[in-house]
Amino acid sequence: MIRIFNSMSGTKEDLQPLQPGRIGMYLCGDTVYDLCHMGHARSKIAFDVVRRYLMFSGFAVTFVRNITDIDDKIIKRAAEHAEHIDTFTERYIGFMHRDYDALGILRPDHEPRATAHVPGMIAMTSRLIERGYAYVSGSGDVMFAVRKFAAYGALSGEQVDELSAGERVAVDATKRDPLDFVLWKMAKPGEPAWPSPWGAGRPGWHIECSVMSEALLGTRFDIHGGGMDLKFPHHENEIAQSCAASDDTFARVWMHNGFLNIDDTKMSKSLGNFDTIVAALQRVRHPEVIRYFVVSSHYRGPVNYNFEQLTQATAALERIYSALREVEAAQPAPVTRYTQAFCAAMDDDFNTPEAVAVLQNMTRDLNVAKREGKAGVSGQIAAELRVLAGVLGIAQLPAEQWARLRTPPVAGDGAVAAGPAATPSATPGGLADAAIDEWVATRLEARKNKDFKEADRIRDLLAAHGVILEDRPDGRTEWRRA
RNA sequence: GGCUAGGUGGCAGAGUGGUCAUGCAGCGGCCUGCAAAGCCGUCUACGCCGGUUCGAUUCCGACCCUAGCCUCCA
Repeated sequence: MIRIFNSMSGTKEDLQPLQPGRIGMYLCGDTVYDLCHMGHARSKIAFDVVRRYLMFSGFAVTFVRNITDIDDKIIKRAAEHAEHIDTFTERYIGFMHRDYDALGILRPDHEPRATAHVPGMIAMTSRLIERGYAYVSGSGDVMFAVRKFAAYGALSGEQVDELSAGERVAVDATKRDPLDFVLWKMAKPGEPAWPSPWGAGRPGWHIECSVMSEALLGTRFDIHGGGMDLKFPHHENEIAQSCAASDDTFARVWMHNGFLNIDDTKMSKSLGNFDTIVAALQRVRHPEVIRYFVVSSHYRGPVNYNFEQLTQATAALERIYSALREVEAAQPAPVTRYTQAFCAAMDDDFNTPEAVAVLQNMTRDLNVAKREGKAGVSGQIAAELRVLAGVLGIAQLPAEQWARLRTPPVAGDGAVAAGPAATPSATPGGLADAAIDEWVATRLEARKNKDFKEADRIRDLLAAHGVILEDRPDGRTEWRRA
């Protein structure tokens, strides 16, 4: 039984699918006005793992992740680029797909775009007005009347009165209440707009998710996810809109991932301490390193991102790949204690750090089996290790391929926060694989002749080029890049 | 001010009322021509103060500190 921490109740609950064997899941996607950064990556990877594990557990998962392709920032950026808003968003959606694909994040089953659901947003807004939950303000915008929705604040634990008391922003005089939020926004001249009963305008941000989730998953579904920062007010507002419009229960379980900080500070463009996914990818020898780093901590907690973390993740993943080398793959046993332990960890609110520990224990047992020459056992462990690691999206490369990948050099002080990514190796090719193979063959000859001085010279020479040799008991020599 | 997460060994990071997390780094040993990898062992961990208990890092209370949200935000 899978237990999930439900932000709504504040406790772990057994996952009870609305329909047997099926899970409907909605994740708040990105507003496409800039490159995705590591914070986005953390959230997307976290829920990608949730999705993969649900599938691994036998559920048919319908995974929906929206794209917000109309928004103030988008309008502003497109104007700055002197680009039509459609081609602008299309471009950034392309970047987003490129980056998420690189990280091995499975594409959603549905990826609705806000601009394709405007009629639905108008319909829901109309319904909310009819039902007395919304009104047209003095400025012509349509507002949701928060105080009409009695359950407001249930998710975040915020009290409506306390919120009002703490209001720090200049209150829009046209709102009846400071907490009211916009459902439909009147267009200014030159802005993209859709016709509506209230005049030409565009939807507010919160209504988008209410409408798109309903369109694809219905008025109630199993899991709704997103970053901690969306809990309030975005998700609170979604609940208010959807429940007020449908009288249904909306999302059953609310999941929120913790933040990714850089050097213990929130990423922020103004501080310049953010890292885009493309930049991060240039710092690691393979995208799996980033995934390993992400799953090494629990999705709900904060995680601190820096170069040291990536280095540790690389070394830890290296250990697994090292064990996976030179093993004859076999069929894994149906269910072993490894899978049981892995699932026990994952069943407990997707405890990936503990699941990773299981993988590392398997690695140790695999090494022991190899050392003892038990080919059958090692092949079986390796196969099972591959399957379980696949749920986390790591250790899926051929081990030899991993061994030959290059790790980019550390840039400057190794800080990950500042500026552009490390330039890919200054010596672009370094030593080519074929050249290394030749040196290794030459050295092997020297070793055969007991010319250890020459053998060591070659080994040192290769080491200087970041190539590490490993002499095997059977006389062969394997090499890998550091 | 309100709300929400946290404070674990050199680093990262799980977890538990009383035998081991796990990885990285260090140290010792085995293995190796020497290495590397690996295996074995090792390194006074649980913010502070009280309380409950035979026993608390784990439960309860107070306190200190950190981060996030309350305005767009994964």
